[in-house]
Amino acid sequence: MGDRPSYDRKLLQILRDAAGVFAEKGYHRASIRDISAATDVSLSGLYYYFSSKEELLFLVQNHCFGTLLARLEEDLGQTTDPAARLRIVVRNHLHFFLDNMEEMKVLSHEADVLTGKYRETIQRRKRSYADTVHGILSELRPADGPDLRTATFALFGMMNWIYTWYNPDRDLRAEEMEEELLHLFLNGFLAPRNRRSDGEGGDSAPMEHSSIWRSG
Amino acid sequence: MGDRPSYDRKLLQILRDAAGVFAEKGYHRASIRDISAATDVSLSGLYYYFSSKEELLFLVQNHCFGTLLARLEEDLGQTTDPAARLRIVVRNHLHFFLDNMEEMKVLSHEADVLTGKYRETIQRRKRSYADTVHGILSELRPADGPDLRTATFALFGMMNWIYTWYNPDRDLRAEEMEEELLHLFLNGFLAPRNRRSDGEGGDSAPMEHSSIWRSG
DNA sequence: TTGCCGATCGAACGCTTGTACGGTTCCGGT
DNA sequence: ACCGGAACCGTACAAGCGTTCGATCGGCAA
Repeated sequence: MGDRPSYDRKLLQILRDAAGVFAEKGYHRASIRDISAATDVSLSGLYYYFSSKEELLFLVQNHCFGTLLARLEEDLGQTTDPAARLRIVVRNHLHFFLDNMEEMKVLSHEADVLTGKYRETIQRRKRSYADTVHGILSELRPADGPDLRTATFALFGMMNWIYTWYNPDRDLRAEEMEEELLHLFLNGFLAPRNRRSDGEGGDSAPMEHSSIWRSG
Repeated sequence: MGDRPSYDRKLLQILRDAAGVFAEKGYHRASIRDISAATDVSLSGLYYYFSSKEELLFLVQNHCFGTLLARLEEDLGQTTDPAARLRIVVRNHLHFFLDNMEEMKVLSHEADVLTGKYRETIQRRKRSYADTVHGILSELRPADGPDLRTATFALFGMMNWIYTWYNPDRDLRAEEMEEELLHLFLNGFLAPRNRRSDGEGGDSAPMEHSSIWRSG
């Protein structure tokens, strides 16, 4: 960023307001005039801060994702233990998500409207983020454990779906949600797999589970 | 539906084609002209089959959701065992999702663009679907188990997020995905809670499950 | 004061959008 | 042969869209 504190502050405020409009109406249905109304900046005045509507969406997404990743990398530096690192990922993601739900909804929901260089930049960061989680899970994975790609995106699915149902008055706070989702995911991920029921070995598989573990 | 097989068949084809366009470009960015091109029906000719773009989206979503729920209720009639019923829910959802990814993407992604009666109808069905799953989970839930609302939507999140990453050439087929996600979710859902999930307990968890299952 | 420049604005332009309307084609029943 | 309605189409229009452009404001340096 350049050395113009007033400019930077106002741009960030525009990004926040624009995220609110995008989150409520969706990118395409939201007009620059809506954003002009939300920001109290004239229609043409906005174009001093971005050069196109698409760039505005990019700035919203990139700034949001950037601070999410910056906080994550800072916290991940504290430990190399994969279980602790997974907790850090979930904690960071959920806290940031619930604290910046509008921005994160835009980041999640308007994922494939960007084109060209904008799209590439965001997708590269997302892939890097997913790779980080994938790497942590590959260290945690028990022998014959779950499919890593499926598990990684299942975890992201749990977390990113939140914007469709979360109600701050009704639902858990970030710390509790962190416990719930980490408990759900980690126990499922680490649980031994009682594979093919044809093997009668049945060492650790409780018989009562049969209706679940067998297909039919 | 009325008794006009040709009309019905063509309408269903229009709904499929429209779902493809909506899935690719998003509802708002997709124009009726795009749908006209995709269906080989003239711009004004389309309005013989629906009265507005919003109604078209409603028809796409309602038909898609309707057949998903119809299949589910049929399969759920086979058993009252909650574990088996959960498997049926996951199997039905995933199979239908992967077989009709475009429609399901529209149903998931364009959830809050409908208004008025259209919106009410879809939301009522979605709530009923979620309530069904919520009910099954409440029967399965161990004492001091996970928060039911969070767990329900975590499961939906795992499944509905799929459209953002699934690649049929690269990823698991429906049956395998069913095993993976059910394993992940169910072991997490049933695992006893007191154990610290980031620590190293040493013992393997699933033994403690048996007491929960005895009543089955 | 004058001159400059970052910041801001009102007004317009060209284009796309969803939809309305009047007309035309097809076809089974009489 | 003729009719009525279902099925379908070409055209037009008003509204809204993103973006541009020239003008203006305010504060600081000369």
